[in-house]
Amino acid sequence: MTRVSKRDQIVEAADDLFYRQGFDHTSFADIAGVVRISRGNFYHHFKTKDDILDAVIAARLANTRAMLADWQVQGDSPAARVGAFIDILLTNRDKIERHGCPVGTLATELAKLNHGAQADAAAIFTLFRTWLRRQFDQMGQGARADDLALHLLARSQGIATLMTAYRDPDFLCRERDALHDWLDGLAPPPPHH
Amino acid sequence: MTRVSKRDQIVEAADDLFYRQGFDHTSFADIAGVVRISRGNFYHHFKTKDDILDAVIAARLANTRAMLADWQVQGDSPAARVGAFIDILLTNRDKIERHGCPVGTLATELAKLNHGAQADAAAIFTLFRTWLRRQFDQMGQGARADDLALHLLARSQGIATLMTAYRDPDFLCRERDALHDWLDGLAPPPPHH
DNA sequence: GCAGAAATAGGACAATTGTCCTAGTGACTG
DNA sequence: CAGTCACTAGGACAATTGTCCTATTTCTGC
Repeated sequence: MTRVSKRDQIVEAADDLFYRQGFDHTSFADIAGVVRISRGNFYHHFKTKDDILDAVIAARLANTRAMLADWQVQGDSPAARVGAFIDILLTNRDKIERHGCPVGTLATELAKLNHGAQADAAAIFTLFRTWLRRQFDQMGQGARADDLALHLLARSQGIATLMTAYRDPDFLCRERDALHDWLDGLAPPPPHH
Repeated sequence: MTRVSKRDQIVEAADDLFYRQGFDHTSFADIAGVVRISRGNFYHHFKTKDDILDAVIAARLANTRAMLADWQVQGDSPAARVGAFIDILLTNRDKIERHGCPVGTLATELAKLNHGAQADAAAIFTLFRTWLRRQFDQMGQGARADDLALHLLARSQGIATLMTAYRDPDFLCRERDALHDWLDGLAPPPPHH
């Protein structure tokens, strides 16, 4: 009758709570309250809290991979796809204003905790980086593609951070427009001889 | 004999630990271990942990104010001063790679904790924002000055976040150069008639 | 319907948390 | 010298933490 396994329910609830409250500040009791499971019963599904974190990161990696694969076949052009990426900031505005970017805040928190899973969390960044690099590559940016990908990632992260600090809708719109202008103004690929 | 009061020692130690480990993950025991004070004795200096946070934020506000006042009288021109601001990312590279930007990470953490002091933490951002706005204003940017200040803040925050995630020195240098180019390329003030 | 496996509840456990109290020290003031 | 005050040590306190154990229930394959 349960469409998803209890294990997946735990991962899903933990994913959400880790995003909204942070990993360290989320307790077994918090997750148990959402999944409606006995607190001591976690041990049957996950040996430690770190195991839950590993599962959450694995789930985020899988979800992000699937999302990017979807994006890859949508949009008329690579430039349009990058434009859609930029607009996530608008789409997820409320959540970002309250909890920041899920990717960036987890990587930063794990860095502060000196947690071994920090590299795994950074791998989520790399998924976006690789996807963006491919778009820029298809736009003919060649060797610059990876630099442009990192640049756009950094711009997005910075906007997300200030969105969380200030919650200023005008700022978001200005920066979104600036990113679109930047994208439009990228040097076109060298013409054929 | 003690040059600084015990209270200031507590604030200083808490400031450092909040930066390196995060506010929530830092305990009274951690601070007591640094200041060499009895754990239960905190109550004499601070009623609650939130009071320590308030004191830390107040100290950061005061320190930042003093630092910016120093910067205001250094550097040949407003543009040179903004250039120096950009180069903090290089100066504090090691710390940023390990713990992120002190301003951004605290604001983000307090947002996630739904902590009442989040607005106070954002006020540290505003100090930089106002200082940068003045520089851009003196550069003749007029009405754009505040937008430029927020833009530069966001760029810096994004670079700091990716520095923490990747620790890639080449990325830092590229972005630093890009920011200097952006600064140099700002439209000059309209000439006198 | 039954044996075995999977899942669950409930709680024990030591450790740690923030908070708060009391007793006592030492220095300065009258 | 008596008295006040800032400061401190040590620990009590209930609550919460992650972890782990042991019954008991629920489900599954035969």
